[in-house]
Amino acid sequence: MIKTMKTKDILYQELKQKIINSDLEPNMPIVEDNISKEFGVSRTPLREALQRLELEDWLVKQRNGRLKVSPVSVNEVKEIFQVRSRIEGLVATEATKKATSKDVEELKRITDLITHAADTDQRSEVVRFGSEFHNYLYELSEHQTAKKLLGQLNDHINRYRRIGPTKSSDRSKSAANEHRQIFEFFASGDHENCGKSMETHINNSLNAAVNSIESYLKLTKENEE
Amino acid sequence: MIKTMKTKDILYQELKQKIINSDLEPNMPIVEDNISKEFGVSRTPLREALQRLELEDWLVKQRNGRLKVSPVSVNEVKEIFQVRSRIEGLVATEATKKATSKDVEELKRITDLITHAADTDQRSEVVRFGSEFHNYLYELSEHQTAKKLLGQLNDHINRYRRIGPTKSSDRSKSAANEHRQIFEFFASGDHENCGKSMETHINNSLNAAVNSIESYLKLTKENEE
DNA sequence: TTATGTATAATTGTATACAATAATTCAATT
DNA sequence: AATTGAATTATTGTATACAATTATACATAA
Repeated sequence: MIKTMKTKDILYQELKQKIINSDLEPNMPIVEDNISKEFGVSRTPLREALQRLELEDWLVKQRNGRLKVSPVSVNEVKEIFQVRSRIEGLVATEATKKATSKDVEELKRITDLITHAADTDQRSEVVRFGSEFHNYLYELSEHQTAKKLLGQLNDHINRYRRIGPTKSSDRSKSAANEHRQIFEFFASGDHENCGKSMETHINNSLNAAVNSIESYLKLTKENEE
Repeated sequence: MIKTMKTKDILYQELKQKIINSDLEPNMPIVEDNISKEFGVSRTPLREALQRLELEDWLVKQRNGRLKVSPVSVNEVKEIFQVRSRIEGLVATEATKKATSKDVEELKRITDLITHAADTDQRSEVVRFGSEFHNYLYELSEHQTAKKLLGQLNDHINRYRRIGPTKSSDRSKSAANEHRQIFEFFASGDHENCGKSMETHINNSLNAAVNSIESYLKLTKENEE
């Protein structure tokens, strides 16, 4: 069963991905005519895609009414992480309340995968299974409001992760430990501390993103002068 | 300096207000042609307003592509309060960190107004100054991401407050005490407990909204059969 | 009666045309 | 050269026209 996607949804996805990948760089001007010709569509569905991107803070409208790709800033990434931290805490708490023994089993499996990947220095695998860990809690929590929010916040965080040429410090080992810690509280049904440790975990992961954005801002500033 | 509002923004505001006021009731179908004629505008800006309302969960698109006003549910209002609780906690914490003696003075003034209103049974004034209390912390926190989110969550909560014929139990006295408690932590610079007590305060206020929605759902169900 | 198919109408999705606004160019003036 | 202002161009905002999809009404067959 295939749900045919409307033009505006395709445009939304494509453009968002381009922004996340820095194919469309911060502050780059967005002109409707150009993009509509580029994609071979009319301005009507494009404008709807652009409006959504604007509402979700991927684009900003300037005083003259023209759109540009949102700038990046240390302050913004900090804010995003702060909010994400709280919502992830909520989700972890609620997920713990709903957990069955089957869920504990499954999350243990994922936790072990993270640990193993960290032990064997497979950093991309740590990231991959880390996402799986978080997503499992999202689903288990059945918290639609939080899920929607986290989806958007994580997309923005991914942009910050990819922006600029960064060899971030390796947080694999500590991240693995933190996931283990979260899991322990989860398994014991201690929803309060599960949420707490999740909050801490997210706050700890902020630094990598901040370093990334700071080196990027430094570079662009150099190029400006 | 007046910023001329575009048609879509006016439509967005008007329609959202109608939904909040239950002038447009839950599950009511939305037909573009009807509304565009009603407002005397073309479908183009209307569709952009409707899309925004959809993205912000005021409208939902059904499988057949038609829009309707979002239904209300106990589960949803609980979710909204849970998320709001966490974000308000974050904001209260951050605001405390930035507070000057001037801010403490001002928030004390508002707190006293709440207390006095509660003591003299002026319930609507308790609500009014209560909002002022929260808004003061929003501004002080300077947390754009959180402010935007709270704006949307509070709008939805206001819809739940107004829906259905409810004589909610009077929480004025306890709410006043809770604000006093939050203020005390704020004034002493204890940002951790300020956030904590704010979270608790929001969670306590959930019941009123739940009662409101439950009586509404009961009524509509009766009318259906 | 119930189900099925088909024509019609209603509604949404997309493209295009036109209007309003903002930016740019460039001549005229100082 | 620097400044102003009108004419032109570029861009966004709105309205309308057309295409695609979905719902409805109704006739027909089982």
